[in-house]
Amino acid sequence: MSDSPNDAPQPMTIIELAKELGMSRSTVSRAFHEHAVINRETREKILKRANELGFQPNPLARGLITKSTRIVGLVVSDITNPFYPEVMTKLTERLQAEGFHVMLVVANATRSEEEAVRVLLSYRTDIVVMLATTLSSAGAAACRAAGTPVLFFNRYSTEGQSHAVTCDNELGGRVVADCLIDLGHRRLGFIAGKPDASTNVDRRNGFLTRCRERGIDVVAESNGVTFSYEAGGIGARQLLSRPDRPTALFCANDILAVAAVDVAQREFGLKVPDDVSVVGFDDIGIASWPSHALTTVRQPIPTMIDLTADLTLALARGTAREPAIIRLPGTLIERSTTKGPRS
Amino acid sequence: MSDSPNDAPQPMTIIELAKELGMSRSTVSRAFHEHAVINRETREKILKRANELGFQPNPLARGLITKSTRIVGLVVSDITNPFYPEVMTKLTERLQAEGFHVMLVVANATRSEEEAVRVLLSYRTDIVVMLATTLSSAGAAACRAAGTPVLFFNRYSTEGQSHAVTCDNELGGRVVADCLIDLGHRRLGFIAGKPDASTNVDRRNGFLTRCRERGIDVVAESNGVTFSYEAGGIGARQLLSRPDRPTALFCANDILAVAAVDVAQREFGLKVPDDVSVVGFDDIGIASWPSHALTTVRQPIPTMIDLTADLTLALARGTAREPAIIRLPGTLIERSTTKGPRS
DNA sequence: CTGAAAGCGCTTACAG
DNA sequence: CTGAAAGCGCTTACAG
Repeated sequence: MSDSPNDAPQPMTIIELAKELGMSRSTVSRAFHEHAVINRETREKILKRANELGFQPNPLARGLITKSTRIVGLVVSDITNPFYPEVMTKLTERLQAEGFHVMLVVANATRSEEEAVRVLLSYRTDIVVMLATTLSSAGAAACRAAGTPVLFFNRYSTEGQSHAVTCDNELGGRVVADCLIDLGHRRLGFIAGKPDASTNVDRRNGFLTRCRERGIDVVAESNGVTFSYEAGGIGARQLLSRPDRPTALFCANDILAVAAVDVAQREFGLKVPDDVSVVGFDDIGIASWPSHALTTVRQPIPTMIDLTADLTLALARGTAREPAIIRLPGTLIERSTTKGPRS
Repeated sequence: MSDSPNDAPQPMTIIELAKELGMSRSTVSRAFHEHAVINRETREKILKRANELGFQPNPLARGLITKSTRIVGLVVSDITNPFYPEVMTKLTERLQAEGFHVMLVVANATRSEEEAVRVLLSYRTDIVVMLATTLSSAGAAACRAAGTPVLFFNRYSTEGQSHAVTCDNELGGRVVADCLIDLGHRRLGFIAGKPDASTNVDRRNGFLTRCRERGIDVVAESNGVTFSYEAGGIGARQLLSRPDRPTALFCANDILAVAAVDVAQREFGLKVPDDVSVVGFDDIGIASWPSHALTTVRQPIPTMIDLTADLTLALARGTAREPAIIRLPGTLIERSTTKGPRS
């Protein structure tokens, strides 16, 4: 048997530290609070000794009484997209630096987003931030009922009652439409990702709307399933085997786009971009690799993360303003998978 | 101002629920504990009402008294490797299913692994599991001092006092050496990743040792920095520009290998595998994409995750056996980047 | 500026 | 099988 929770040495408590210092535990406690009234020297003495003895206030006990756990709940679901890990870690780093910590919970088929939120709520997290899950808002509703603020990343709530920071996906879709049409393309295709993901929905909407506005309505669509490489291949096969084959494909994200390029070249013997142009979305690291050189829309990830961290902190501290959806524009990055059509 | 922590509706407490039911809070409390002695019907009645009212025992209060928070600390650092996200989410899912939850903390330049562990310790997590960080063991030492069990994933402690589950990286390196030598290669190269990562160290050792055993000592090495695509390119340039250019490259992971292939083809005009063979390690999703078709060593990720979850649970519950390092063999997957040398 | 005391929401011997 | 009471490690009015 290795160490069990029972035979573990008990960490020092504030009582012991107080005894050590010959002070009351009230005084010692105050030393750990920025705004508490306490003599300068007393505080210093306490902090010094605490440090020597390795004492750290127990955040559980503190949270019990202050009703603030300084923990932020992070719910995550589909993370096939390589930029979520980056978001998770960067966001966590920022929050850590401010003395907050994150409890991670993943929603999936067996544990719904709502259940995921429920455990977070039971832990009394100060706030929950949701990373791009589906559009369902049961989780958000549960938070609202509990009075816990919610923040959406890369998605927004349908009710618009919550804060959100996201790339302007609709605008991104429009920009891609303009790019392709300006290049001379007239038969366009859209390869869908997860159908109910707001990223998918908005990118598609922007794209289709703009096409219509410019008088192009020959737009073929694939049935979306997920954002995976396999799904991209399936979508590409659907569109490329049509008699009126599109000359340009807009894919709901980069992974799908890479798969589409592979299928076009290997299965249909098409040259990219000569026979068919392909555009992705996100600008993940892979997109810039010479072997892919994908034209795509870059999300302003660093800015998005910063804003998310700022908002999270404000919300957790109760100093946030009215709920708002912050939409940041993406940037079209033209690489080697786009070009005018043959003819 | 939106909801602040202060104006939030207070969640129901056990006292209120007890009052509701006309019972003592002791009895109500017992209903929530598997092994507590309590009348069957009483328990059912309590659980039913609790469910109706949405009552959930406050885990903070519970943790304060039981000394068991049911939270597992997860420390993560370099996550450029695409399989870490998978590990994080899958592991979290398993733990969730068993009623445990994970607190995520990231170690980096500004927050050392030891500091990261310290915050976990302050939250009294039942266990901390470390995802492939560097070899430093300051964090593990801090845990041991606090009596908190530690589990390493894809790395092991130099002192061998902790549990660990990892791919047999050394064996993997040997297997690659055998494969390449059997193919007829005699001038080999190793492209290093993060120098002090145990994955890097072990893969290299296995590779070099096996080469030496088989009488091949013409092995060139690049200076490693990280496991990134850029680093792979730099390493490849180092090795491929040597006068005695290696005919086969073993890269410490798949990302490096993809970069090496790109550099070989684009910058040196070499054909892969005709002019130079390239082998990676991990078998990340990208490796199997037709556009890369990388020969690599597949880590048994699902098994590794399952074992890690089992061990984590056992450790958290204090039912684990003696510390042991579990090393799982990988599988060589031969795809299109390996072949015998020209000559 | 400091201390004694009450209390946060639970669990668990101890009686009954 | 159930209840009254003590206590987990803190914070924070309230006095002094």
